[in-house]
Amino acid sequence: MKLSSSGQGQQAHEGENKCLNSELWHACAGPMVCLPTVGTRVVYFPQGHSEQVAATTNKEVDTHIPNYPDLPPQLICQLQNVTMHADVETDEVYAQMSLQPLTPEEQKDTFLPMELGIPSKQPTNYFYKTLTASDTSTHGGFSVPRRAAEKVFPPLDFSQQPPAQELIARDLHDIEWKFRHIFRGQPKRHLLTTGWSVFVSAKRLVAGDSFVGLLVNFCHRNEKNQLLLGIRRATRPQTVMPSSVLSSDSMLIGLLAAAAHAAATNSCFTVFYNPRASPSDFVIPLSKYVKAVFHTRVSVGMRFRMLFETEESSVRRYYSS
Amino acid sequence: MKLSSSGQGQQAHEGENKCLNSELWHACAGPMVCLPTVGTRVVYFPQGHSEQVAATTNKEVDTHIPNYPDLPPQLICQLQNVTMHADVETDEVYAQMSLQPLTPEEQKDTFLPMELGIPSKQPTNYFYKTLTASDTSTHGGFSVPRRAAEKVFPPLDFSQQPPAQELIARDLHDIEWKFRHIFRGQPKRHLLTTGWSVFVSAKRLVAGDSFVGLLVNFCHRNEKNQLLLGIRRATRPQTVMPSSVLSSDSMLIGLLAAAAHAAATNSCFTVFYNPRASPSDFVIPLSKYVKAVFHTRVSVGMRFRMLFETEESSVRRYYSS
DNA sequence: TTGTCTCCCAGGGGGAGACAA
DNA sequence: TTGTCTCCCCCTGGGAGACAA
Repeated sequence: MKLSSSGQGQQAHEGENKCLNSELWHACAGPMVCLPTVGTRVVYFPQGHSEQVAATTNKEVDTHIPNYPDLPPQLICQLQNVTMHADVETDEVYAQMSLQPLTPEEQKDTFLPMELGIPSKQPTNYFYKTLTASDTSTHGGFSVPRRAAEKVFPPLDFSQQPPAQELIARDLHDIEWKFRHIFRGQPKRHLLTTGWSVFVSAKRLVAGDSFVGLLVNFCHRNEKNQLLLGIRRATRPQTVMPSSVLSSDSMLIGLLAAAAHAAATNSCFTVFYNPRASPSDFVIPLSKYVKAVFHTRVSVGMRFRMLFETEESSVRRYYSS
Repeated sequence: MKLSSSGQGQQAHEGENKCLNSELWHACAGPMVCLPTVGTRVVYFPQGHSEQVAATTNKEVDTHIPNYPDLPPQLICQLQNVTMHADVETDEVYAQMSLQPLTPEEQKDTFLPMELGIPSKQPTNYFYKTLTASDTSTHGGFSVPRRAAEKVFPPLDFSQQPPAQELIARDLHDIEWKFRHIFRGQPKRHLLTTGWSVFVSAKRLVAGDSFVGLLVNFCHRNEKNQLLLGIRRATRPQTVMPSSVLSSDSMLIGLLAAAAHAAATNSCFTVFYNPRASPSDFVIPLSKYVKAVFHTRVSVGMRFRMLFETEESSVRRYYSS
């Protein structure tokens, strides 16, 4: 069937191991999102995580959830691994993080220099455009903003009349899409024609969703420039759907129990972070957390003592700011 | 967009409370599936439940899961509620069950007569047909097996030439679909033409999936007969997709922790049963379980004593048979 | 009885510039 | 600069019987 076949080109060797392009992930996640660096220490907030899961399952966090006395309101972990993914159905980006709870002794270690903030690599040559009614209509293609086309697309040969080329772009699942890029009309403008409507219906895009285009350099390969594409869905009022696998209560319990079990046994646990689903982060770099708690710069040595002296106070709601 | 609009008729007042037609649910679930009766006592098998969730999340049950010493391998519960549902995306049927763990005293109560087996109501006037390549091709409609059309569809007026009518059917989400039903061709046969291709693309049906048609009588309403329709998807090798909400480990932990917590606090918990996803049931009528354990009929009074004397033996694997 | 093919033809929609915001 | 409209025409795909499994 047309819609279940994905893309027109060769299928990507899809594997969950395959980590998608970091710049593309950030371009789709939005400029406000940054992920903690692998190897650094982070603070994990079970309640913030609960709120994301509750928001995703359209469920209020209620009182049916048992208390986990072993589970503190924030858990200091080492970030063992971060992988970037995109939902198979919706292309929405999310991150999978492996968190290793730290023993009190490990927590007392001084900061590594790298923990003081290497921001995630933000994309440079990219654009996004919110799709108009004309972009998603059955008549005609996608109107590319002029600056975007000039910055991100390969340059057209203006000696041709009209100037046109075939664009090949790969999406978040590494599937190839082809578009005819033409510069025509009166006045002249950049358009994507052939291939665009297939993309719109395959991705089920509607006016209000956004198209993300990104130019990346793979210097280590022979292929120099590569065009990537992604989407940002409009925040629709009712995107959430019932799970049909596990009750939302069990999910919320599972989240807490998994963290509590990992903390008790000093073993790794895994969380999914969906930057566009939840209003608040729940995995924060420890350095950022410490700064936020004290609102001031203090010497490295004293941070931890003060942190633990104050952790019973109001800092618990940090993630919700 | 065409594919996100569902059906052509009025949207149903969709609510999760709304329980779909029991006969339609069973027609889609298949003849082997029957659900325990509300109010009766059932046996819940955490391990069988784990296997379903693991199968759904494409995850093997491994050793990362902590033991729950409070949680027995089977839990005797009263079935507080059963509601039948269909997945919003795929139309696959599943059941939501509320289970109330029973105290040892409650377990000792004698059987109620109704517990000795009222089977779920199986559909009578229904048919299903596995879709052929022609059924799902872009050229032409759906070839209705003759007996099916005669049994389930309203009779055609054969004085017309050709005999034809408009069929109105409601799907698992109570959304209305319209089809032109015509009897034509040489030799004559029943066909669904106009409306069929919209249905195929909206439900994303492919050859190998099955169409389910059902005629029901609503005697309590004025409308006498109603046509319902459903889908059985072909079991595809790779239907499962990563969750992006909660790690499969956390889900498996959550399932066990929720059951253990419910058993400890004597409170209700909720499970989803997907009859087509898992190879084994994990909520069994207590009467059926007792019969299976003893392979023989014994008097009502002695059942429970013997049950508890033997429960440490091999009955644990009952659900996987 | 029904799955597949081919043929026919109408309508949907892609691709173009016009025009205005 | 770019969103929407309309127009034109091609080609996809609904709908029919033929034919054979």
